[in-house]
Amino acid sequence: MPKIIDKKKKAKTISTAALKVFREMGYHNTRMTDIAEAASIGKGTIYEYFKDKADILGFAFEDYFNSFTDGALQAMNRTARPMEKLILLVDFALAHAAEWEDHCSVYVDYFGEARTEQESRFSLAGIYKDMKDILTELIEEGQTAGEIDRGFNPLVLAELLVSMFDGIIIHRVLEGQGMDRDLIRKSAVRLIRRGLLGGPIITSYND
Amino acid sequence: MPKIIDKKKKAKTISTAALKVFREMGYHNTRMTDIAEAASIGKGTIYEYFKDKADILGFAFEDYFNSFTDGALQAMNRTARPMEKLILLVDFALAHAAEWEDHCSVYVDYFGEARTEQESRFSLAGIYKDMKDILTELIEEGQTAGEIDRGFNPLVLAELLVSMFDGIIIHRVLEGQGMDRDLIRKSAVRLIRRGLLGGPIITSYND
Amino acid sequence: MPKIIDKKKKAKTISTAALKVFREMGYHNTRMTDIAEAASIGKGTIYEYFKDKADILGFAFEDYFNSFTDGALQAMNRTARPMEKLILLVDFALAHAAEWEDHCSVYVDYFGEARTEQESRFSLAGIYKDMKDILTELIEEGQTAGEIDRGFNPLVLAELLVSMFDGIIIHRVLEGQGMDRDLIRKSAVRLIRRGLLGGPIITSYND
Amino acid sequence: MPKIIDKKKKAKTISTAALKVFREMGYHNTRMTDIAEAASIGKGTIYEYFKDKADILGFAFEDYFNSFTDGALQAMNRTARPMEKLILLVDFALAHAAEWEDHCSVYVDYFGEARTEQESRFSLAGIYKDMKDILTELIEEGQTAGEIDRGFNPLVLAELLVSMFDGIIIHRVLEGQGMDRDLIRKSAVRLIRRGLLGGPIITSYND
DNA sequence: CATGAATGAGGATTCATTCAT
DNA sequence: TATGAATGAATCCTCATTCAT
Repeated sequence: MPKIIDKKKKAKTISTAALKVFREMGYHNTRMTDIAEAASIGKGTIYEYFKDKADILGFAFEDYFNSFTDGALQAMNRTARPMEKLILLVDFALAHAAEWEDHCSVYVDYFGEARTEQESRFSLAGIYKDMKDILTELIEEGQTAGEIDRGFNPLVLAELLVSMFDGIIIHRVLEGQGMDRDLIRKSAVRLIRRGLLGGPIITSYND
Repeated sequence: MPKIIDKKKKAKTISTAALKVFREMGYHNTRMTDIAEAASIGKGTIYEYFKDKADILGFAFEDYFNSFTDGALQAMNRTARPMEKLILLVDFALAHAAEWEDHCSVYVDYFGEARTEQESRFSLAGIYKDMKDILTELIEEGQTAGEIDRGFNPLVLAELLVSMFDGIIIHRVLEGQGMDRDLIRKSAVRLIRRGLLGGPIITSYND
Repeated sequence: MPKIIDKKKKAKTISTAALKVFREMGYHNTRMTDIAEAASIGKGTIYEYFKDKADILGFAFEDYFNSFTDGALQAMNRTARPMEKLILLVDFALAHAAEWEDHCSVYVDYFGEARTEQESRFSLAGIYKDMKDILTELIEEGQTAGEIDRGFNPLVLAELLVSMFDGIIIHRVLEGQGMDRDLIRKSAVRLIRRGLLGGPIITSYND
Repeated sequence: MPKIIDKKKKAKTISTAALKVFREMGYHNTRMTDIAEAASIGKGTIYEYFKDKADILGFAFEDYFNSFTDGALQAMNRTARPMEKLILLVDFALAHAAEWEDHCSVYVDYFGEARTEQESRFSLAGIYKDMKDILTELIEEGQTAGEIDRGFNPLVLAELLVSMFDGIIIHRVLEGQGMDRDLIRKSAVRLIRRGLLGGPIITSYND
């Protein structure tokens, strides 16, 4: 059984090294040789642990998504009030993105592959489905509890929040370096917290 | 007397055809032959109008960004009140995305190239700079006018809004098909409108 | 009939322009477009006057070889003494090379094609045959007249002289620019004149 | 434990096979596939050993020039008398050309590339510089020793001899097949030996 | 297990040549 | 006659993947 553990461990070492290269050169510009070099192994060895190049990318993001899901659930357990759960979720999501910088930088590439690949290797649809299900339920609870404006369609709002979150992640890649990560987080929380509260919207336009 | 050809026009025809293929197969999986076939021209003809594959992508997005910038400025001219300008902007941005579906579907690929390519062909940085400058100014005006909560850092909020917008665009590619575009738009506007208004935020957590 | 004269004239204009480009970029690196540009005509027009690219090269050298043959015969007519004929020939050959610099610079390319092409377009063999026939006869006369050492095999010496001449031409391309053309000519004549004179060769080696 | 390969050796095998093809079809008409077939390897394997097609040509001639330089120096060591050194040099040069027939046949192509290529891969200039330096010194010694006519400019004569030698090499490609190589060599040596000796040149022309 | 030499399918790109205008 | 837009055959080169060692 230790063999299997070792296998997993080495696979992770490789995919971590690969991710670093992906980040620097982009997934499509990275050659298997680059990955082998970065991982200080032979080119052929990669194929002992991965089916192909896409497999490495997929494997690398398994951890990312697992850690995200786990952390999200944990964060939500810290309070019983739906609105606060939501805020903690956002809070966690952004902290998580900061922790997994390499992955976030490659997120566009992963996204692109998810859109393109036939095989079910890239499972974004499923993951977002889960996230949105949780959010939808949370929002409905929040609306029942009177903490969230009933004017929002829970499904739509969930989609919006997920999109927003992904937008933030992807944007940090381009230029986020110069901006304090914490400021973004605070602004997002403030926007969401206040935006979701009930009360009339005074406006001369029809939305 | 040789055939006289509107070079600009034909280039656009080609890039439009190309974009359709990019959308279906992804930029990296598209072969020059696919583009030629889609445009009903010979493979070599492409190179009469474009330097290489990346050039087609770049050219296609020039129009996209120009039309966006033009439309955004127009939208803002429809009112004098900063807050409403902002709302009209969001409104327009999402309508624009609906109109330019092919481009939005390929946006991840463009994003990926922008991150990777050395040459200045992909100019996202500059475009976002402009967008954020406009937003920042708008937010500051809104704050002066008392329409936007002074608790927000204008720069950070601008970054947040741009990210949010891009997130929505990119997400529509994956699954937005099943969701009413207008609903997303309304939710976003509602969230922003209410979220930016002043007044105390009541919370038991520190953000 | 003036049409035909014009045709020839324009063909020459084109091939002259082409040769200039060949000289700068090498025959194989030159594109038909380059030639068209250099001749200030359309790409398609070239094919009104030439079958293909190789045809231009061939045509350009027709003149070169004709002018050489004509000049050589003329030079030889200036004296009756075989040895002096030979010297005048060498003299003329090098002067001719100076006059036809563009052609000489492209001579290696022509040589290469002559070696390679199946079609009889490149006729070096025939031209050298003529030159060597003339030289052989001349040498034999010289030997009969006692002006040239009888130790030389006339055919072999002819071959040697032709080779020598071509070697000088080709070498000017690489670095002859820095060396006085006239000095080379004088040295060659001196070497040949003295080298061909009879008398014993004193040596301790067997050649 | 992977296969261990003598990279240098295999590179030589490939370039030798390539040279044979170059000789038959000409450098420019040879496709990478032809080389691969001739070497009985896959097309891609070539690129494990060479940067590109030109690199193969360059590599092949390294050996050629090295062997020439080595042999030339050795030949000169066989005697102390400058004039005899010169003769031995000519002698060796022509014997060397006979030994390296494949290279000589491709020499025009190499020459053409040397004239054209930007990169310093083709170094004819440097090689000729060395050869001419040696010859120049030798000629000067010969003149001091009274073995070579002081009427010759050493630099110019060196250039002339090198040109002559290259002319002979290149010409063998076209038609030398039919002529006894040894006869050419003897004629050349006779011409040079006698041509360089001092004494008045009797002539009615001014050279 | 590990390796990297070998491979060839695959794709981008070039450019001589054609031909409609 | 002159042109240059259109073409696709031709070819170089890349690189994921295999497999003998």
